[in-house]
Amino acid sequence: MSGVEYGDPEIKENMRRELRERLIDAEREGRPLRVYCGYDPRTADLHLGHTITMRKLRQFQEFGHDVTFLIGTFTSLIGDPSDKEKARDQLTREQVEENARTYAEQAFKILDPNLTRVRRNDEWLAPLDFADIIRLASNFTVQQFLTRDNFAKRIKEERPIYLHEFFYALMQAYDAVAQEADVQVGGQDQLFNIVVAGRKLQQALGQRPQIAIIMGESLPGTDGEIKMSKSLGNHIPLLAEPWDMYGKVMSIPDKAMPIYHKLILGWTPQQLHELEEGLASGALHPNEVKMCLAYEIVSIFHSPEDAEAAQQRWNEVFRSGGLPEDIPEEPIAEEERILDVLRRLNMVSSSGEGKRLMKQSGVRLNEEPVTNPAATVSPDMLPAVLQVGKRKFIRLVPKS
RNA sequence: GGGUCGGUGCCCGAGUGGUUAAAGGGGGCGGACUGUAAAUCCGUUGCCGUAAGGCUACGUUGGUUCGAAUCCAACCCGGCCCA
Repeated sequence: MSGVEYGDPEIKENMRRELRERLIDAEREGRPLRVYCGYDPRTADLHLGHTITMRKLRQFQEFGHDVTFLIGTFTSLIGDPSDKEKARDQLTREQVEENARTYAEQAFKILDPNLTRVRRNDEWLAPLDFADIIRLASNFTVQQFLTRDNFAKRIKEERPIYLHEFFYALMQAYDAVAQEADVQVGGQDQLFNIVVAGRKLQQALGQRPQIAIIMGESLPGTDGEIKMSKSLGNHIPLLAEPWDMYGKVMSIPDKAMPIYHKLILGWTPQQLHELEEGLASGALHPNEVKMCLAYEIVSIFHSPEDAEAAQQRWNEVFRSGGLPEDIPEEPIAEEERILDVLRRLNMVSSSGEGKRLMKQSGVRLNEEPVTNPAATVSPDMLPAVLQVGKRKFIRLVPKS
């Protein structure tokens, strides 16, 4: 039960007790517990925040339980309930398929592929007809739904709540029923869906209610403040390239380091205590600590070799102020405006931006700031390194 | 269905006829500094154009006006109240 928090000591105690009982019963029946956690494939990639529940699944896996990585394929086809922007660009079946496929791959950075059941909820949600849905819905009252924080808050703030949002909870509840789940793992935002909706529906349909494992802490994003989420743009994707991932970890504020150590590296309370002490006393250098953190994280999701390379490049680019080693090359055939080169190579998104950067000395050719928008490069000046800001480099070479 | 308030740039939000590409904040980007892309400070932040200038933009479509984000009409969408 480590890392678990319900915001209510009574629920926690009940869940602890039920889990114990369920383990005993399962043991007697000679079967493992059926454990699952659902992931929404609407956003194309999983990020570090998702790994918290995955690590919990992994624990169950290590104890020999039957773990399902559930992909919310059906849900994503319908669109986001709470966000109109997203509801508009609903995913096509192909996109969902593609996301679902890469999802499992990403998840296997944490989960054991041989012990993980990967399922999709369209298996059982798609066949339901309207009558089925009404029958399911009849197990709940509107008041029960309105107790949900998310809804209560929006009522108070006089913001819209769409009717179909209620059905989202219902669909998730049915996931538990369809799988006859013993245990469902989720984040804080899933408390209602798991504890209220899921358990109640299971009971109504004659099943034993699942035990909710609600992960107490969520991982802050790269801003260090708000929960990591793709839509806020503060996420670190599991699919990020080593160098990118390393840099993103380095960009978190110092104060977020302990929680990253705790939730991503799984450090013990004692290790964390030593970390905090060390930082407070000055015995540990924050920059060194963060580089180690970045190194470890890249090692987990890529490899120690990749981590090593990323770290080395980091040192080259930022600590010594020099150039990275593996700069992509671009041949130049004839005299061309630098502005046009930047645009052609997507180093800037518009020529307006390019000019702005030049004005601000953000564009350099061989270390020399280029401030004239009309400046050109010609093959006889090459090779030369074109740099935008601190981290975009391209080596221009004469076209042979 | 009726009443009423509202829909502004990536986000939040000011603006109620003209010097408004649109205050302010957030975010992003650049620079300085540093221990990193942390913190802080400064700058910048629609697109095209070497430039002059042009184009697009304040829910949608029309209209009034020399001139509209601002006024009018219809429509679409949301909140609240009433039915």
